[in-house]
Amino acid sequence: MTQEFYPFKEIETKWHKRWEEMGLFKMDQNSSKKKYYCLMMFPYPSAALHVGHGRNYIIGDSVTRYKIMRGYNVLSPMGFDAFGLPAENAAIKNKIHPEISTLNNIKTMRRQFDSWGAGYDWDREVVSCLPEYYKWTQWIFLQLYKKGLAYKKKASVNWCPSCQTVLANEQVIDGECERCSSQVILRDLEQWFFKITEYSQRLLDDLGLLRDWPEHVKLMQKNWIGRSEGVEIDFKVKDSNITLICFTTRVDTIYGVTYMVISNEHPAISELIKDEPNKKEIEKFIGETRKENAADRVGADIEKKGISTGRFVINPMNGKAVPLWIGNYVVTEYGTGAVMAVPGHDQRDFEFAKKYGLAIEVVIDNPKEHLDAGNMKEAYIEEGIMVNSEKFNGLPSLGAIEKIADFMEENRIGKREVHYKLRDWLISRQRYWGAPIPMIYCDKCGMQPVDEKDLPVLLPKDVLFKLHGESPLKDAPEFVNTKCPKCGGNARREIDTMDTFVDSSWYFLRYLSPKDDKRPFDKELVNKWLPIDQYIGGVEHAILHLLYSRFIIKVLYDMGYIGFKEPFAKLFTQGMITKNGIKMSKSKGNVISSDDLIKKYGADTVRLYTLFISPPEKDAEWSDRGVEGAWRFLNRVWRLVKQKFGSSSIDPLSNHLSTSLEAEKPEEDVRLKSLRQKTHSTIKKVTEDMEGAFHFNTAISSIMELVNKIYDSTNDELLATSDELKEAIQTVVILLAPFVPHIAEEMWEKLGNKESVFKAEWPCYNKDALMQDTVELPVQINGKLRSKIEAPSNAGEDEIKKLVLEDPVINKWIGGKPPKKIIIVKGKLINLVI
RNA sequence: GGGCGAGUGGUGGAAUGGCAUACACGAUGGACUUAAAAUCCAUUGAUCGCAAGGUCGUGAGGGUUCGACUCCCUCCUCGCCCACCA
Repeated sequence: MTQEFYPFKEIETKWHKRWEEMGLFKMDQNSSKKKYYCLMMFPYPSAALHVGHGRNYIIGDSVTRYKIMRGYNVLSPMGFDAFGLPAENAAIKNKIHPEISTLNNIKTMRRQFDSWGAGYDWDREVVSCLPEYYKWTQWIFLQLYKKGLAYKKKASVNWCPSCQTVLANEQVIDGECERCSSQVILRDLEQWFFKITEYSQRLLDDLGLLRDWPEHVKLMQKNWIGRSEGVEIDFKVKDSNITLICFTTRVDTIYGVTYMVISNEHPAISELIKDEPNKKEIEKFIGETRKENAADRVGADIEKKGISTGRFVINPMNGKAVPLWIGNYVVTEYGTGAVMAVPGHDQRDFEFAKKYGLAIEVVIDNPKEHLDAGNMKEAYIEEGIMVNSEKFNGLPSLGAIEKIADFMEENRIGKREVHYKLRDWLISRQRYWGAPIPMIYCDKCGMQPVDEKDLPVLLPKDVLFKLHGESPLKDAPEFVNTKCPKCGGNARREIDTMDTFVDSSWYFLRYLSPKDDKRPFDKELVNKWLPIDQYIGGVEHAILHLLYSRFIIKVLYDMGYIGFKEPFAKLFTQGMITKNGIKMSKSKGNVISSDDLIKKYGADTVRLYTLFISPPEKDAEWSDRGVEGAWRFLNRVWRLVKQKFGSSSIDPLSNHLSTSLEAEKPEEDVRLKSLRQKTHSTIKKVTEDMEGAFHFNTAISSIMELVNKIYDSTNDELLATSDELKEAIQTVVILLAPFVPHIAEEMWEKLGNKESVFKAEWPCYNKDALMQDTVELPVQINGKLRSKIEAPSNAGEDEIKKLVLEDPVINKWIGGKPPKKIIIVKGKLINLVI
């Protein structure tokens, strides 16, 4: 046996060059082939990539190459989500300008993509931190501003007092700053928002169009949008002309209201308590609980607290006056910030009522077990029968919801409303490394948008990176000082920059015309190429990035700039790669460097193992041993090709597989048939896996089976020289090409082919070739496997039944008695019921 | 607290009503070798048996079915997302 390992270094260098020369990944604008837009989420440029990152690009590249082989005109571009906090933080710490470190990282990443063999149309590269790109991000902002979808208001934001900066939600871990672990507080600041809430219903409805998205991702978006139907009810405040509106999904519990709670930030508070003797105490309570809101926001479990306002509100259904409280458990931003409290039928109200000795009443009785308000351990939140509810008594509570809502609307004490959990998208950041928001403040004319022809608003390079709670742009006078676009007088620029999610919400449009300096995107091309046929990325973007992109696309659609409503037709979310059960990260010290591995085993081994490790949508644990297995397999295939064809000149097989069925040989050997059958069932399996759920792991294992079969066959004289064997080897090479492109190309060449394997036609399986002369049928008795029989594959049911009943082993089992029933399943399995 | 997903050999996993454990890793034995590595061959769920073969076995318990890893109900464990949303 030869000791030679396949020379991956040579092969990789050779074919990278060849692919470059032949423009394998260049999309052909004039091609008549069917288009296929395959897109990987563009990455944030970070220095060292590990095998976990690699998985994303290896999956995407395998799909791209497969589609090229299937004859599509494939667009597979790549770019970089290059603005963002890490680069700016590094600038403060290491005194490197974010632009320098970012562009350096991009260079490293391009090299790494190359080393994986991941091919892209690099002429279309998009880098979001370059003015050629962010000019158009600013343009998008202006379109939203024009449409009234971008607005400024005061909002509470996460603030780290020690770093002196605003933090993104993702940077707040359990109420603490991710970097310095100090307690995050909320601060009220003027912020820019996009009015995504105006699109809540459409974002929800159009999830129905996304038939090729994973169900769980759609569900996450649905829950995030959080639609709920209910009724807004007017409660008059006693002895005043104030009316408080509260929202409820459970109007059936209206007669059980024993108090009302409003949020500690409710706008009516100052008016409500202005004459209250307790005013000082209430204000103190509000101050204290507002501080806690920050911790509350990040999910900490906070004790319910409240204070009475001394006021009463009137229940419009029965005229009863109930006390009005301020509580820390009412979410200001949701509904109306006021809640009708029904302690009998809401667990939160129940806990609050118990704590403060407020009344508990039962208005919905449990049909199984009579409820007693004095003895309840928890609220009864299920459906039931209405009691203590005047004319609605005796109705089932579910039906009563509609009846009471009708009644309220007729009597104008309430109206049906739909509320959403979705909040407007806060897009401004008090940070340097982002696209400047193109707005100008003039003392005379007020707030003015930058004229489109003056874009881009360039980010100044020479800025002092210091933390003082406001955008570093504030200290760049040449940036701040400008002229008013309306009156020409002195004015100031907006110093906040945009959230990087704005950059990434439209980049996939730019790939079609990345160098166009007249328009953000080419309408005609974009309409031709989108929606994206396959989008691939991490599930961590299941909500934010995907929702924001869907929103921006809908806005552009409404403005007539594009002709499609959803950007991503098909979505695939891959799992992470773990080591020792946890996500790879530098700080955990469990990173497997992909550079080192590629140096040792070559790119194809790393690719094969990464794809083989588990189904790609699942998390997978990395194993160094497993990599060796992949390496061994590739060498096994390599030797096979070299031994058979590598020596000197051989007869190249035709490009099309010799299904060799036309000439029905009368006495064909079963061994030949069996080998051909295996070849074709492998083609079938791999093709189905690639067209369906991307189960690369089972596709690869079926190729391994075929390789094992070929090895067995080489010991058989008849098979060793047969066309069937050549066909099998050729099939292995071509089926492996999307997964391990370099070695596949080299072997394809060794098989005598002049052209790249990616110009070859993907094999078709032949149904006749899948058939065998005889089949082995398992025989069950009462569902338990007992024996097997041989039967001709074209045997009818009666013939099979006869064979079964004549079989001596089966007769032994059934003791000669005829079975009650014989079930033959799809001609593949027999079950005798006795 | 709510929602979703998962639980199969020593390990990663395969099978979505029909032969449980494909494929691979690891392990054991053998061939080759002065030796090692590499390679090739064999065995590898548990258990009883000299063997033929039997019995048990997919987190636990129940159900539907001729037949259940797969469908239904109850429970346990783990993972992810959301989290005081009225």
